[in-house]
This record gives sequence, structure tokens and C-alpha cells, in this order.
Amino acid sequence: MSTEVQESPPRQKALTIGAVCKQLEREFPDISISKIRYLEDQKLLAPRRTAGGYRLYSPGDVQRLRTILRLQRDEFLPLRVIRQELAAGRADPEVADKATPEPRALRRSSVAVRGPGALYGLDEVLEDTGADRALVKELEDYGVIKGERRDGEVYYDDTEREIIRAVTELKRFGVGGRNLRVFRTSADREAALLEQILAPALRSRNPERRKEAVEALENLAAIASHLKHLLLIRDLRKLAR
Amino acid sequence: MSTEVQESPPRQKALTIGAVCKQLEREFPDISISKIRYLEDQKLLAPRRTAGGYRLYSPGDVQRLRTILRLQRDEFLPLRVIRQELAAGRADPEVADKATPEPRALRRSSVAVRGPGALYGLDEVLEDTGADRALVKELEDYGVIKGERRDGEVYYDDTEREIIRAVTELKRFGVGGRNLRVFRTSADREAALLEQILAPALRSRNPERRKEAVEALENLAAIASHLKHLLLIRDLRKLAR
DNA sequence: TTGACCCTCAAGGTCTACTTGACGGCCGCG
DNA sequence: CGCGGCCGTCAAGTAGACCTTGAGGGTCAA
Repeated sequence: MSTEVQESPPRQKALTIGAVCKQLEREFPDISISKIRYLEDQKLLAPRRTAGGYRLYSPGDVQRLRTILRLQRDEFLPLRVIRQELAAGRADPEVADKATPEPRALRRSSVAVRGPGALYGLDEVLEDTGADRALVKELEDYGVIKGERRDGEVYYDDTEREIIRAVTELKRFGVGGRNLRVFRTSADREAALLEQILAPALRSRNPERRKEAVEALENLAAIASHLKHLLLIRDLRKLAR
Repeated sequence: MSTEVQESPPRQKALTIGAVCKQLEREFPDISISKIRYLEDQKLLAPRRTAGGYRLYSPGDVQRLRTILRLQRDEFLPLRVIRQELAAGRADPEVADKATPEPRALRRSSVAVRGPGALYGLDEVLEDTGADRALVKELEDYGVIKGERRDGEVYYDDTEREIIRAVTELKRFGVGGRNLRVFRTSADREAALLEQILAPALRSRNPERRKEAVEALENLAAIASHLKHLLLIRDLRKLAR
């Protein structure tokens, strides 16, 4: 319940890389110094440094590392996905949590900016989302979705299908039509913001750099989505009382 | 257990490998004949064969293949683990069931509009998120977070702490200061929208109704967050070409 | 019989996740 | 101050997972 707050500065709890390694090797036998450094190289960690360049890991850093190793060992997640999960704050730092209702909820990589490319026919999408034809038309008119015309048929990708699903649900609550513009314009504005930041790299002729930029974009998107979510909650809490 | 095939009609839907491939390439664009053969090589499939050696896939085989591909794409499981899951009968072969009463249980990152619960001291938050004091001050000045003053100390709730964390990460990418206003104003606008819809119920004197309204608010917030996320991805895909 | 499809098997490619080694600097203790 | 034990970067190498390719040849249905 009450959060005990300690007064004095018990800061100073930072460890060197070797100490971290020793501390974790009981729980994760295949840890190593080089591996920890590698994880940093992959942008999964960012410990602070001493003047001389030594890495110093705070308890928070160590906890983050523990989470990374657990996701890797128990959930088999690739580092690229772990990075996004962490950026989006979607990873529970709790370890000894009580029963998880579902051992493994579907976790569809939620920030796949490079599309997988699966396409769905219109009827399939309608069936699947419970939307009606008029709604889809409306969304197309608003330019929210576009579909891909191919020999007389329209196909939608998975993001579009999910958009249709979400909008259908919102409609059941009475959010529809022009109200959706609120969402659209804010998304557009954020995209513009992110583009502005990454524009040079995205247009680089060096494919290496472009790949990095797309990855950064995915990470930024994950964090941005998370932030928006949090801000909305913050607003709604005020509302709810 | 002879492989006697009766003349009876309701069977005989076996497909050749090419046909299977064609059937699945909509849902799984990176499927290929060689990949299907590889999966068999890895003991994940065992279709029956014609006298001449051709593989013949029953509907059950195809379903199994679909499960494999889904576990691989959505759950990131390595083939070794998928093989075990299948052997243990632990994989759900059902996907196309239309009997979902509520279209979809949304259980994404929690939308706990009520109950903040724990409070965290400033130092704790700084330690934990890697933020610096100036950033927190800035966020307070912008009115994004507020903290709770209590006998000379400032405390933050978990949402605020996560906001600080997210903003800190964004900053590492070069998103800072006035750019954050984009996020803030869009969150505010959405909150206003949701309030407008639920205002009567929220202000009701009937506690039952108010409770319902808060629940609806949480649902709406979850869907709205998801939608924003999808829209952002849609925009970014265009960006990333 | 013919052309599209399928077979196996060996070799090779690409990607992720590290490890190794060379060369050198930092840190604290006596 | 100097010594031994950690720590730093960087380039190169390794191991395994997951497929693809290509050669050489057989099967199937019209």
C-alpha cells in the first residue's frame, strides 16, 4: 500500500559490467560480458558511463537486462521485437507475477511498419470485422484506407483490416463519421513529425542507413503510441472523477 | 489400419504442394514450395504420398501448416519449439470460429482509468526512468504531468512515471520540447471527444450508471488507442515506402 | 506425348546472436 | 608510481536457424 520513501541518498548502487554479470549468472547461466555489451550495441541498453568510459549499471538497468534475458529465454522473442516491446513499455518488469490467465496471448508484432503483405478480399474483411459495406466506402472516401485494386477486386492489408475493425467498434459506441477526423489528423501530424526527424536518413541513398532509419521509425512509433495512450489515460482519469 | 480408400464422397480434398502454396500465399506471403518441403524435413509435417512420390495434403495437413506459420509469424516461435507444441497438442487449431460473442476481447496494455495506486518519489522516478530533473520540470511546466505535493515532497503515480519514461526515450531520438505538444493536444482533443459522448452518463447521480460509463470509457480508450496506433502505422508505411 | 508440375539431394546464402583476439586505457591499492 | 585486474573499442570469426538454388530426373493429366 503505502510507498515507503527513503530520505538519504542511497544512490551509488551502480555496478560495473563484471559485477552485473556475476549477479545474473545464477539466473541466466549463459550470460557473459560480451553479450551484455552486444545488447547495448543493439540499442537494448544504455547504461551511463564514468568519466573514463566504464559502463555503470543502475538497478533499473539491471532490471531491464533481466527482462530482456527473460523475454529471450522464455518467450523466444528476437532482440528486434524485445526492443520494441520495451520501447512501448509493454513488458512487465514483474517476474514473480501470479497466474497469468493466458500463458501466451497473441502478440502480433504491433509495429511492423514494413508490411508483411498479406491481402484480404473485401468480403473476407466484412465477414471478419463485422463492418458493413457503407462504412468501408466511407473510410475510403475519407482517405483513411485505400485498398489495392487488382484484376477488378479490392484487397486490403492487415493494418487496413484492423482499422476497419476498430472503427466498427467505435461506431457501436457512437463515434463515427466526422469525429474520426480527430484521429486522422493527429496521426498525420505525428507522422509528419517523425518524418521530419528522420527525413535525411530515410532518403539516403545508402541502403544501410535507410534500413536503420526504418528501424528507428518503428521504435519511435512504438514509443509514440505508448505515450499517446498514457496521455489519454491521464486525461480520462481526470474525467472519471 | 489399411490405407483403404473407400469410394465414399466426403473425402478426397487432398492438394498437391503447389496448390497448398497458392491457397496460403494470401495469408502468408512469404510461403514457398521449398519452405513447405523444408518444414517437412524438419519433422513438422508428414503428408501422405502418391504412388509416384507426390505429396498430398489433406485439409488437416493444411490446417496444421497454417498453425505452424502463424506461430512462427505472430509468436516468433522457433521451429524446434513449434514442433514440441504441436506434438504436445498444445496448439489451437481453431481460428475461423465465428462464434465470438463480443467481436474481440481487447486486452492490450491495460487501460486502468481508475485506481492509480502506488506513488513514487522524484528520485525514484529519475533513477528508474533515466530522466533528468530538467526534463521533469519541463513536463510539469507544460502541464503534462503534475505530481502530488505532500509534506514538501513531490510524488508521481505510475502513469506519470511511464510518461516520463516514454518522453525520455523520445528525447534520445531527438523528439523533444515543443514537439511534444503535438501529442498533448491530440490527446486532449480525443479526451474531449470521448467526454462529449459519455458526458451525461458520467455526470449521472446514479452510481450504477456512472460505473458503466467509466467502463465504457475504458473500452473506448482502448479502441481509440489502438486505432491511433494503426493509423500511425499506415502513415509510416507510406513514408518507409 | 507433351508440358506443367513434382521429386531428392547437395550446396550455398542470409540473418541473428553472439565470441574472440589484438591493442590499449582506467582504477584502486600498496 | 607502478602493478595487476578489470574495462574499453573494433574487426573478424563462428554457429545455428532457416531457407533457396540448381542439377538431374520422374509423375501426371489432357
